[in-house]
Amino acid sequence: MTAFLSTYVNKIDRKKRVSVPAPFRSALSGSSFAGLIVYPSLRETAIEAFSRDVLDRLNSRRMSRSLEGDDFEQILLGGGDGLIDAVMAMVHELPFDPEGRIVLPSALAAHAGITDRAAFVGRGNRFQIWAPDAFQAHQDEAIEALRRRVGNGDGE
Amino acid sequence: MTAFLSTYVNKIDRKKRVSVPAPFRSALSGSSFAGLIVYPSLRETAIEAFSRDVLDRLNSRRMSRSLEGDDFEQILLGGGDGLIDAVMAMVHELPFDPEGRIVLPSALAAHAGITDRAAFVGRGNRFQIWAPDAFQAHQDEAIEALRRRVGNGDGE
DNA sequence: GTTAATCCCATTGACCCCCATAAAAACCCA
DNA sequence: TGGGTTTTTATGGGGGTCAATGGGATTAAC
Repeated sequence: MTAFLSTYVNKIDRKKRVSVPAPFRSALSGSSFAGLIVYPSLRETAIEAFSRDVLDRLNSRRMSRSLEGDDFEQILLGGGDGLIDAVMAMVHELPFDPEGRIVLPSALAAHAGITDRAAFVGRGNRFQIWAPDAFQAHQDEAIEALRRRVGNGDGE
Repeated sequence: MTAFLSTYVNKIDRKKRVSVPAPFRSALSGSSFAGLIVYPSLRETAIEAFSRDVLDRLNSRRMSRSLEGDDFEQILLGGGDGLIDAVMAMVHELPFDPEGRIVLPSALAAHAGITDRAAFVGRGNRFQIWAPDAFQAHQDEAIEALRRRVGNGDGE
């Protein structure tokens, strides 16, 4: 299973386009849709990103949970699952252009404080997009927290 | 599997017309009817919307269920499936004009509190139409509930 | 004949395709 | 292994296309 690893910082041009790092693109290449799914992180000043296939799995999970294996319940009665409904509404589908770039919706860029550069941060099964300086601060803090835990030897 | 994703806010002109977002139109394009099916949400101040094909499947499913249980009296007496009957009665069929716009029946617009702008809200297998500010409030609430459920809500 | 619905056309601005370039990475072969 | 060559990647920009919107004109309803 290919994974999203490491951090890449790319430039945003005057048309608001930014290249998705090639390793991330190839990790996404198996998907049914040439692009990525994003939404604003609920806990951090960042954008969450993953493949279209992951979103489809989320949708089918809802369907299988419904009584007769289809989705009429939701259609007739309205949102049976607040989580999935909320995610579907705030998600954006960002297609690649022929050069592998995307355009960040301005609302998402604002949420993450992104202006001229974007940091693509691998998180294994998904990745995030940060304003580079905000990510640096966040990462420093995370490393410091790790040091404290490791340093006093309390294990886990 | 095409899905309804994201939220789009479009303007309602003085003839009460509003454009259905192009991604939603193309998700509906496989249908036998160039337009959409709507009815007032039973739980929320919103309009529920989906394709004509979904409605047809709903009808045929009810039919086969009746035949399996060989209870023709359900059909004859018109009872047995109050939910579907109720939906069939309050559904509207809204055709696209050549530019992909629809006209919202005034009763539905009133139910959702829609006046000059309409938010088209993707819900995966269907979508909804809201008054933008009402949707914003509803979504903020849903996200707050998600924060409490997913994480500890410490924010950073 | 008046009102309402719908079609047709126009406009603007955003989006997306295509091409170009420079730098970096990968490759290749002596 | 090292130097030259090829390929890929990141970036910039021109221009065509399509989506969203507005308004006039034609048809339909009563």
